[in-house]
Amino acid sequence: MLQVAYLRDHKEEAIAQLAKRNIEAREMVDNAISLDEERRITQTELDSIKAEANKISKDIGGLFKSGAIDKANALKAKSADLKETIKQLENRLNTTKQDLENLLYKIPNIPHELVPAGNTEDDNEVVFEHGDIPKLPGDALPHWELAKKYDIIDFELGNKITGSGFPVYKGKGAKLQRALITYFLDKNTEAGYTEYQLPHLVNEASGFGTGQLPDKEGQMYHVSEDNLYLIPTAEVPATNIFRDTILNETDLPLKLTGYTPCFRREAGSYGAHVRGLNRLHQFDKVEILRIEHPNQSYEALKDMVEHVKGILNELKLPYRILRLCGGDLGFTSALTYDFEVFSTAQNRWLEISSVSNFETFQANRLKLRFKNKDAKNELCHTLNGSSLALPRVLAGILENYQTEDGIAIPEVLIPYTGFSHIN
RNA sequence: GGAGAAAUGGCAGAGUGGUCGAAUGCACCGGUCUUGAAAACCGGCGAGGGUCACACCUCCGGGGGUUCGAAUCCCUCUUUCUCCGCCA
Repeated sequence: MLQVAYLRDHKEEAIAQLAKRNIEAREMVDNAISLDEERRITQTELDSIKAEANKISKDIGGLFKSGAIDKANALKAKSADLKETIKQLENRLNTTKQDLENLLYKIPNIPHELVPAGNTEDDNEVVFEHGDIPKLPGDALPHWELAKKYDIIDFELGNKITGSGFPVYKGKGAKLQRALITYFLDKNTEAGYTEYQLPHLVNEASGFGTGQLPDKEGQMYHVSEDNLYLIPTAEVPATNIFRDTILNETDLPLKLTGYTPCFRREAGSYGAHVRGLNRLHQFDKVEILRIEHPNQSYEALKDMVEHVKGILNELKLPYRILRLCGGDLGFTSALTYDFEVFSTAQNRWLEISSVSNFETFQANRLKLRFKNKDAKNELCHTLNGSSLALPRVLAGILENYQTEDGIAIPEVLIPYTGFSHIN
């Protein structure tokens, strides 16, 4: 959620930057500013009437004590009038506040100046490429066929137990999965991220805190009996650790990592592009998250990108990094870098990580602040990224490491798997 | 799941209808003293809104109510603790 004060002070700039998302924001911004003004006027009026009412109540107390009952009763009548006015003003104030908030929920984050204009993923900017695309034998198979051939992932069994999009990993497949999780977590903790194990269900307030609610409600599985939501990403529980928090400046930066399964309804997405591991309802992901001082956050973003690069270099997977264009940029993000690994057998790029700086957008809604040098509370910047999403990394490994007689295991993973081939 | 108790500032802990945003202690920050530190003493020390700055308003787990006036009374929800039951 953007800050109204910012919109007021940087109106034209905000509108111009939002245009990169192909949004004509002028009307919304104008409305927000005028609703805020109305809010302040009403608030001031209400405050002064309340001040008067408070004073009267105190006077009544004094009059009762000194025995001036008649005078006290006369004041009571006056107080009743004020109460009526207070009620009306409060209603008006609440409506205005609600309108303002609803409007602010609809305005996405202001893109960073580096964000290229553009409509679709085709307009994303490739900023880095690494690794040669391996020459595979002519009969190279996509990962879902390899998974079947070597009996390491059973999609049909998942259908039986739950439904489509809930694969069953078994044998060396399960072990490889566990090895990847441990390897990622180890890399992250080595880089100074503190490991967390987080709840996989969150309450409504947490959903609002990170912006999944109210708009993207349909993305999450909802347990209505207890009004809880299955997490679509560890970002939700991890970021909500800091809801309603005031940190000391010296606490910054905070670096967290955690592994969780992720649950996404993905309603309406079916077809060739979602085969195999490409898109699932349940998948595993290791997340990194940072809480940063505002003037450090872009340095931190760079650092996170380098960190993810380091992991992919070690895994020796061909990948590229994209700077997302305005049209593809997530609602809450100011600047996002996507990592894609090349799926050789499918001949397409698969997104395996997304690293974003949200600046104060999340922090504002979360009320996550730090006390600055002037002892004033200031909003923190939040950043997060995947390091990494498991299924597509797994798909990348299976496809790119396939040989005539099986699948090789990337060298860095062998200490974790305990085997060097799947065959 | 059943019965009972509780929820107050960073922590501990007073406060049961009026001048209480809230005693006191600890922690923390600044100062005096000291070669330095500790101790002692003095001062400061929650958040949000609002203002150029004050004033002022709101907040004692959340929501609602009674009252001229609520941390204090009533209703409700949530959470925690104790006991019982169940259980990995």
